[in-house]
Amino acid sequence: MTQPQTAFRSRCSIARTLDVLGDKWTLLVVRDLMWHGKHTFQELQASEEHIAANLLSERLKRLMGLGLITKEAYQDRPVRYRYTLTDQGRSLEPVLLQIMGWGHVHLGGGLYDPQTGKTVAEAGQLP
Amino acid sequence: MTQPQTAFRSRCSIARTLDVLGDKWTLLVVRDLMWHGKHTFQELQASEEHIAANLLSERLKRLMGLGLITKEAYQDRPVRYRYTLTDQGRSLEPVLLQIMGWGHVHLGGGLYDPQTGKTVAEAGQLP
DNA sequence: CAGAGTGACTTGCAATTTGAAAGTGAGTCG
DNA sequence: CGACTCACTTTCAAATTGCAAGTCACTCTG
Repeated sequence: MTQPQTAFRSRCSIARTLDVLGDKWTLLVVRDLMWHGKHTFQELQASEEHIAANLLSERLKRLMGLGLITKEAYQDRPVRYRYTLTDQGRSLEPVLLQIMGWGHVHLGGGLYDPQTGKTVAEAGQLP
Repeated sequence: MTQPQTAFRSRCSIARTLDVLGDKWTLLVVRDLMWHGKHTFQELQASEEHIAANLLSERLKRLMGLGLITKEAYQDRPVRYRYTLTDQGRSLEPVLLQIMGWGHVHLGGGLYDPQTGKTVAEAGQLP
């Protein structure tokens, strides 16, 4: 426990961020927590992209380990859990926005507006 | 050539970007091409993080397929190749900067300044 | 109170991807 | 010729992913 559980590949901030968030699912979980009001395991699993339960479970654990989200029981009997972004987790918003902007322009994906909560545009095809 | 070879998981721009760039290596290749003057296979492979040759080869192919980089022979006899970012590839700079900024603040990685070409800071340890 | 249902996971296992190392081929140099 | 360089490709074991099914605690319905 003395050393950080994460041994980074290098001192490059980009490499470190990719070590930790660089896969196809993690940032989608963050997206759902950040913008789409999904907070339970079930809600997160039911997202459009359909993450498998084992992967969601593992990703949530990792995000907790990083201090980006917290888990709390919001009711007993039966116990139900809610996952929430910490301030650290919320600090990923500009990263998400930048990635979304790029994907919108270059891959024709939708553009979500956090202000209105609406997807503003779903552009056409490739560049 | 009419349809992209990529079938995206969803229409979400973030999901699409992750479909295409969401792994531990692709953006590091882009980083090296963008900022660190690495343009040959060898130079890219020799980076601090030591990407395996097969993965580098595959990533370069994918980036070419996406139109983010080009490959040209810059000499014959012996033929040697140079990889270069296209305008589309260069448009990833703000994404990279945002990721770097986050990794600097939250994971203690270095902060590279494209203006001066220097790494401005290499902060301490974890959050 | 038995049986069905729900939420939150975990387990098992096949398929895919990664990582390390060795191999290939064109060409140069001594 | 033999050694060396660059740019890959091949091989193969290990790790990760994806899908389905199973578990556990608890509630709700007849």
